[in-house]
Order: sequence, then C-alpha cells, then structure tokens
Amino acid sequence: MKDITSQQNKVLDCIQIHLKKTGFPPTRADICREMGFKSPNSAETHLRALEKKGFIAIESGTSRGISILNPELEQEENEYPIIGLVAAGSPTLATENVEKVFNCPKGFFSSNFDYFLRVRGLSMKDAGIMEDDLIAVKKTQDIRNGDIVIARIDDEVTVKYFHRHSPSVVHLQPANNDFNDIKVDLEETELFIEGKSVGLIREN
Amino acid sequence: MKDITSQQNKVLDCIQIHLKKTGFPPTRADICREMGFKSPNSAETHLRALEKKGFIAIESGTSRGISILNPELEQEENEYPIIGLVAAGSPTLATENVEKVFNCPKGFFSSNFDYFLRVRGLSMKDAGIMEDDLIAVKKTQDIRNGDIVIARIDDEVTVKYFHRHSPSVVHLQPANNDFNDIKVDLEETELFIEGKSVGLIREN
DNA sequence: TATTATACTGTATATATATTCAGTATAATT
DNA sequence: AATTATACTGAATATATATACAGTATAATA
Repeated sequence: MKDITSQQNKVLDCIQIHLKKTGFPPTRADICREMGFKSPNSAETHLRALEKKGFIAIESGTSRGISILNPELEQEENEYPIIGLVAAGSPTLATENVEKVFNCPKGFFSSNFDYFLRVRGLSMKDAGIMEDDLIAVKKTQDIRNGDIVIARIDDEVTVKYFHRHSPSVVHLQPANNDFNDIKVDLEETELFIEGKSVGLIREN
Repeated sequence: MKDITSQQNKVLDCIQIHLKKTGFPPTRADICREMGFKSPNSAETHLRALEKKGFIAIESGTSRGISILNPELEQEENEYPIIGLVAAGSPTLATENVEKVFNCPKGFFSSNFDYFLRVRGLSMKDAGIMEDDLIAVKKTQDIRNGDIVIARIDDEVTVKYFHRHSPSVVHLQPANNDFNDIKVDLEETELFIEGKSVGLIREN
C-alpha cells in the first residue's frame, strides 16, 4: 500500500465519519461540503487517488458507491491464537502449536497482547492461575519485579513470577508451596523471556 | 414496534444483505431486482411501511438514504454490565450497582451469560478466583453439585461451591481453609440462587 | 358497507449524483 | 527540461434515483 497524503487522509476520514454518522457513504458533494471544496471534481480526484492507492473501491456509475478497503481489518484483528505450553525445541508461536484461535476484541485487556497461552500444571495456583486457564501474553522485554512472565530455559517454557535481585541472577518464583524457586544465573544459563501475562480467561 | 409482514421482512433482509455485500444501502431498483418486483414503487411502498413501523429510517431526497434502526443492536448486544458484590438489600442487577460495562463478544464463553460480577474477598482463592476478578454469571436455576454459584442469603451475596446433600440442606462451600462451610437449611433460611459462574476474566 | 393495510404494475419526472472535459498552479521525479 | 502527482476551480452532462400519480386486486378491520 502506497503512502497517503495528508489531504487524502482527511478525505478518507471524512468518508469514515460519514459512514458512521449516516450509515451510507458520502457523495462528491457531501465531501466538498465537509472539506470546503468548491468543485465536486476536487472530491473526485481525491477519491481516484485513494482508489489507485488501494484505500477505497469505487463502484462505477453507482451513487455513493464508495467502500473502504481495510486489509488490516479483513485479517480479523481480534482473532488471537491459543498456544499450548510447547514441547521442547519448538518455537513458541510456531503454527503447529496453535490449538485454535479465540475471538476477543482489541483492547479487551487494558494492555495489548499477542496470544493466549494454555496453562499446564498448578505451579501458579496461589496466584489464581489454574490448569487450562488462558493467559493473555504480551510479547515484551519490559519486565518488572513481581510481573508474571512466560520464560524459556533450555527449550522449556514456564510461567512464573519474575524477580531480579542482582544484575546477573533472576529468580523465577512459583505461586505454590509444592514447587521450588528457579534461580537462573544469566552468566551460565540462557534465559529467554517470551513476554508477560496481562490477563487471564477461564471457562468453566 | 408493530408487527412486520413476511414480505416486509424479506425487504428488510434484502437491505441488510445489500449493506453487508456492498457496504451501502440499496436503491429502489436494487430491491426490485432482488425481490423480483417490476415497479420501483413496489419497493417504495414496502420501504414506507417499514419506516412507518419503525424498522428503518429514510433520508428524504437522498440516494440510498436508508438506515436500519435496530434498537436491539443499538444497545450493543456485546456490552455486559459489571456488578460489584452488592450491598445488603440491593437487588443484584439494579442500575446503581453497575460499575461499568465491559465489551465482550456474544458466545465468548461456551455458555451464555448475563453479567460480570466483580469478586470481593478470597473465599474462593483455591478455585483460582481472586480479588477483583470478573466472574461471568449466567442467571439460571439449573445448578449441579460442584458448580460455582452466586447465592444470596438474607440480602448478602456470596460466591461458593454448591453442594446439596439432602432435599432440604444445601452446603455453600468456600475454596479457602480460612473460611467455613455455610450450611443452609432451606426450611428455616431463604436461599436465592442468582446464577452460576460460567467463566472468569482477570486483568493484571 | 366503508375504510384501511397490503401488495403489486406502469409511467412520469424532478433532482441527485457521478463523471468527463477544460483549465490553473505547485512540488517532486526522472 | 519533461513528466508525473497533488490540489484545486468551474462548467457541462448523462444517468441514477427517489418519489409522486394513476391504477388493480385482495384481505382484514370497523
């Protein structure tokens, strides 16, 4: 998709606003009124430019035959993959690990997130994270002490509290007395943080 | 809203299909083509009838100026109220108890539900239900032993496991050793079951 | 029985609308 | 220096479209 100019962007906004307000697309005259043009051809040329650049489609010979082509929306932005806790050696977001997709609106949790992780085991039980829960994972390296992180050590993926006490030592702390802390010396063991939990969904 | 006739209903469907397919409402001629009418006035009269009955609005002098008035959809079917654990004496779903609404697609959980309940306290901690979690509540009397129910005794609302051991005695069981079972003798105490938990959402 | 709502055809027409053509001007590319 | 894209005015026009008017017919309602 080519670059859009600021005027063309305003016209695109104008179409979207008209659609939202009235339920149908604007005419050339409507656009002129909104944008302050004095000739319907001003609207026309902008529409043709937007069409050429792939932002809209124009049905020829049809009044109000403008439709907005939004490839991002067509990809269904609100479908998130559910990933099982992955087998050793598998990259986390590989297609073969996608259990299914879950329909969830953007902005559902206050923070954006990238996928759902299906929880195995009860190591975070006391944090209210139970077997089969779905954790909303945001892929980020911006981790603070006390965050619930999705970490990978030697191809094993785990969900734990994150605590860094010194520059080279990280504690991965379960929320269950039956499990022990994992102390990771970053100088001898590689620790990869996949992201952190920003939300949780459970079905009973 | 008055009754709709079968032909008027077909025309309404036709408008909706056209909107979905093209992004803009149909003309009289479009409706004729779709419905098999030979005169644009056939479409016109049906449109006027639909307008009179409140199903659509027609912008006068405007091509394709049809908009569908859908009161049910305007209430945004996927907005669910969030209810705080209510004060004594308040009916659960009263407006003043609605903290805010939460946008959640229909069919989000495998079972339908009616509202979200904001959890207070840790009495269901070992079931993974933590303070401030949102429980998706389905208003129903179809409860089985082991279900997590939202129950009201003497104007106090509580979330517990439901266990009925004899026809007249119900145990409301917490999931936390610091709390005690509540035994309810239905012959002396009134127990009202608001509904049961069908899902849970947590934001961190 | 008269009235009203539904369900159409068929014709006519004012106007709403897209769309082309002819210009002007500026800035960016080749 | 020639070309192309942007950004407009202004006018002209074919046609797309809503909408009114004149009918016909059936069923329901008052």
